[in-house]
Amino acid sequence: VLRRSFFRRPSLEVAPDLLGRTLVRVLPDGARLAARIVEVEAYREDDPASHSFRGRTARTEVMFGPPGHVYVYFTYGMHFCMNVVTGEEGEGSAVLLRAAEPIQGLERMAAHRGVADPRLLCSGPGRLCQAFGVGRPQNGADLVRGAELRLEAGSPVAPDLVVSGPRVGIRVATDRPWRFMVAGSRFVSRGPRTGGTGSGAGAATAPRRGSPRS
DNA sequence: CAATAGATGTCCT
DNA sequence: GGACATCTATTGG
Repeated sequence: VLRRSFFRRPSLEVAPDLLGRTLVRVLPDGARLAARIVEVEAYREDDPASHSFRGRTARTEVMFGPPGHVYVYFTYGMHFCMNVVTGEEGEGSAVLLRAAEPIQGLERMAAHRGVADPRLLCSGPGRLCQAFGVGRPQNGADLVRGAELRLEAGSPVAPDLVVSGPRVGIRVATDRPWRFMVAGSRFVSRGPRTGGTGSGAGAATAPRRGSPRS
């Protein structure tokens, strides 16, 4: 299990180091779920795209707390997203877990999600939370000493195999390439949506992907 | 495969 | 009242 010191670093340093690690969930009935993290995003207090940017509020309280805890928030009226709190206590930084490759408990994840395709179980922040049964009750859970959520060492991904790019779904600070993913993984989320206000100028900075299937 | 609209609750101006 | 660190179904190629 990763120690407290692992999380007590800047989010930009922790984020790529989380790739290849194993997220473990122990359900109320004792069942064990596990998945290999393949996509994350870093957020910082001096970052307009971060929930902590506008200061401490009831919602973001956990984000300013001690590192190694989980910050869960509710968004778009129906989805939860899960973050790992990083940095020193009092600092509003965290890493959003965006996608993972299922390893154990796939049937249980499928039941939570309502779909069977392994590639659709955890490929997105909302999907990951739904598959893992993570919601409001898990906000603030301790990944280091807690029983319901843990982060095991797994196998870190070599820097050569880490791809970075703009974060997904934000409208500010899009110039900061703080999204990190495992190159070529088929379990990453769909990525930035085209259209909207943009007019399609994202191709130049789009991250490289694995060989296309055709 | 790519693009679009719709659903839905909470936070903050 | 607007925006939101999203997902699904549906449409058209």
